[in-house]
Amino acid sequence: MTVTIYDVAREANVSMATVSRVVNGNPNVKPSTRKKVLEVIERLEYRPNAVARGLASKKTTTVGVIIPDISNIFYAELARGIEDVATMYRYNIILSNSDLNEEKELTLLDNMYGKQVDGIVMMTERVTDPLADKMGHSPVPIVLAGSIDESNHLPSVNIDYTEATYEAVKQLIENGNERIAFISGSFNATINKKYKYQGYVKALEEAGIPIDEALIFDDVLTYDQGMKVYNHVSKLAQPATAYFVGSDEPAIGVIHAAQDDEKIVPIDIEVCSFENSKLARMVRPQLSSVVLPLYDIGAVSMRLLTKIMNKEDIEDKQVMLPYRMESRNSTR
Amino acid sequence: MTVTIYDVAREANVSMATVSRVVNGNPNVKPSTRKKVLEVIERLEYRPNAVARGLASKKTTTVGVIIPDISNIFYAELARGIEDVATMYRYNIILSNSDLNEEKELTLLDNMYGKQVDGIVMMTERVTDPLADKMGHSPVPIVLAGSIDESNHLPSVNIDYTEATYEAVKQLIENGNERIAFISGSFNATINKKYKYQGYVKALEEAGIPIDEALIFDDVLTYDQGMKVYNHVSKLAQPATAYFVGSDEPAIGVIHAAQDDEKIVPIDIEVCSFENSKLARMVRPQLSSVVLPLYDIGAVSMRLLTKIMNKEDIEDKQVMLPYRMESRNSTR
DNA sequence: CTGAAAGCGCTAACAC
DNA sequence: GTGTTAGCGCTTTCAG
Repeated sequence: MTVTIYDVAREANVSMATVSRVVNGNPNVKPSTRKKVLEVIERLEYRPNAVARGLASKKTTTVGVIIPDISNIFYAELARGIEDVATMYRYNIILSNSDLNEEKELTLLDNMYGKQVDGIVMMTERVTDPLADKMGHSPVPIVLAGSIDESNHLPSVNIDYTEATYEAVKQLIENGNERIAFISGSFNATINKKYKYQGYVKALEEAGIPIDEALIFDDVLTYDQGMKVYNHVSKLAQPATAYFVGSDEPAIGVIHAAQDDEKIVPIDIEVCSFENSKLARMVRPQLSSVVLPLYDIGAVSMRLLTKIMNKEDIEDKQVMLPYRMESRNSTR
Repeated sequence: MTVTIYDVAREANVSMATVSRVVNGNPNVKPSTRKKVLEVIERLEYRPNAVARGLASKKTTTVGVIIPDISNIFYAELARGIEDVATMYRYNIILSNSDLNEEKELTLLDNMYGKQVDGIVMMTERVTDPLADKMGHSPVPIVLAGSIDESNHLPSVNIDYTEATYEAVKQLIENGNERIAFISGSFNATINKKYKYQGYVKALEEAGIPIDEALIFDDVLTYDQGMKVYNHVSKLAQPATAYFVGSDEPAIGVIHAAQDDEKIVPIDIEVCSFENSKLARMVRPQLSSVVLPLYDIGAVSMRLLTKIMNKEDIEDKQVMLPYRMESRNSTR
């Protein structure tokens, strides 16, 4: 039925080995026989079977990608970065959603191992012990994208979340705010709980502003949740005048809730986000945000993975990408 | 190094065949030997090699997914639908972005064939002849998701784009609008050029409103492009009073441009979109939109594919999903 | 219920 | 430059 390397060999009066050589671009083939083989390949429409190749060579030229949820722009942007450089290096991507569920992450890793991927790029909120253990015993290299492994054993690509947050909050303080709410994603996430939060605390302490637990919220991920938090905070005896929000969607929720509350952003209320997806430009006023370069984090992670799979020497396996602040009109 | 089925067989004092049987849940194994084998598998941490399995069985339990661009929420939503039911049926997904480039689509198909995927779900703007040809000669089943194959040879999952557009435009007409702009994505896309446009024409003709080319725009995909189109149309001698926009992003651009123009939406200007992503609720006023059930289209496509791969009888290979209108505050 | 053996289609020494 | 020959790790008849 399907034409195999053997069929090509027979038709071209050469051995399988020679066909294999021309298919794989091995230079040790006389131009004339290469030509002959190529012709037969064309005529028979021969297409190498990647599975057989994978079994024989122990390389599948596919890498696994485990992310929380592809339908979230946040992660989709990362995925695109990964995919683009994967394509560049001729790798295919097996994509799986973990929904931030540790059980699922563990299963997916096993699944990827079973599929004999050549490497894995993973994004997760927290590298728990079971995860660290399974990844530590991985048969293939793994790179963490935008994720922190506190033991620092795994290669990873991140930005300095603490500094970025510190700078953003400091700016809010310099603008005259003393009541600054910290609206975060899940505190189960290492990045939120230990890094961004620390930056927030550092900025406030430096300015001599006391930390008020009443202004700190975690698990705020959606537009609606952002609105809800604003509506709660605005009714406090001492409401916040500025909001540092962990991502764009809830930040927009905060802005709209503030506007519904007859407040003018950024005059009465300032809002700063931490993401800068294309949503940031699609609100009025446009959203000021720390730029989290998701696409780049994905791309660099994949690039790092190719190097490791290729057994190249890596100077530093914990890559820190630069970040910047995009000041638009939701802050003064 | 890695433990194989052979190692397990030896340790358990059975044959490879028996191990294979227990791994694959074949009932023809005595409970006691099954138990014994399972223990060894556990002890040795045996993990079946999917590549070897794929070569021997000619089934890889992975399906290819070709979509235009995963970083676009529109397609990401679709991808999630596909992935969810793929997972449900134990398939993995190889995900590739085509960027709507025919050349790339052709290459990706070949690539997928080579990887021996068991099936393919594809979304594309237009099934060109070369594409139809290559898909027609596919070694594995293919399902088109949210894409039209005009020859109707390929299984596909869609909604009735023409009727949906017709109804939406008709509503705009009933609201008293006579100057209704048709802001579309690329006219290279069959769905836009032949289906949605036809619905627009039908609604206008039925109402005796002449078609005005000056109100028809294609290739409008982004927020900025939406703004630009509004700014152009609003300066016409007879500007539009209503906009039917092909997707959410440019629809929001139109709304914001209208607001910058001191117009009140939906009093002075009505805007209706065709997508209903979560963006629709994140603008003020919230966006009225035809609901394009991307997630469902993805899920149903994948489900259909599993049936075909499974050689089940399919009543109808051209599935039409229901749609509905979500009336919010950008229309009256 | 279990085992033996023949591949699946290809790569990778190793000879010549 | 080219051919021969083992496998890669598993499934799948076919016997028994």
